[in-house]
Amino acid sequence: MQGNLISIYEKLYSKFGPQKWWPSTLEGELIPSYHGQEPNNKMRFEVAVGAILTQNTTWTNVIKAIANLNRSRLMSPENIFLADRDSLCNEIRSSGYYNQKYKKLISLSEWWKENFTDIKIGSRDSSYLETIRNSLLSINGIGPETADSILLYAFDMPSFVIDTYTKRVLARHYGIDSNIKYDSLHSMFMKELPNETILFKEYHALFVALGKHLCRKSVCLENCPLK
DNA sequence: TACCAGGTCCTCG
DNA sequence: CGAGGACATGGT
Repeated sequence: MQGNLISIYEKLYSKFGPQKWWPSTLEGELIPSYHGQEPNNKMRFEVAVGAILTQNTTWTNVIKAIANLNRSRLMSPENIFLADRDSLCNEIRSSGYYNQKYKKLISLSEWWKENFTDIKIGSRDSSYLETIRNSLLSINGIGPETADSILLYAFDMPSFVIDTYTKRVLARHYGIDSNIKYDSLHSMFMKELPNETILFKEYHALFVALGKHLCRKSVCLENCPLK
């Protein structure tokens, strides 16, 4: 892949343009109440919640749950931790796997209450990043993709997010092993890309746009920019 | 109807 | 370790 990753990014960016993902977006549309705001701690928590709720589920199912949590005043680690189980499950029902995700949100909330105030938002120190990454990975329900999503989009730290789209696209067009381990692919991106948080945010979002619209699971459409 | 979606954990060989 | 299954809703 030597040197290819930047050229892939450029092709995707030319095709799709800036994706403007988290915080505060819905398929590129800014959530009105957040428009123009600098991210605050509440929004950062919401991003982390979204990262968990979107596991193996569509984002449209997730935003309903996020809206429910906001409306019910549950979008905080304190309130999630104290919430009645049935109520919380009901609010996140639309995101699927709600029994599992309930537990994950409780685990996240405990971690957040304990650790968030000490997090160095925007840090580019790689050994510090690795420490926080490992800490996130120790939370039950947070695997590598969710951990990297939280680091990148909630904490503004440069940790590249790999997902099934990333694997599929690189396997289909660049011959990488489709069974490659997450951390192996993650390391490749970390090694080959300049350490830029904005770049990582846009690049991952562009892979999602490509995988969702053109380079689909069953078929790769003719206008796929990597063909 | 059947398949798919911005994964992760558990179990078993 | 690696494969296989469970977890659940909503859209096409």
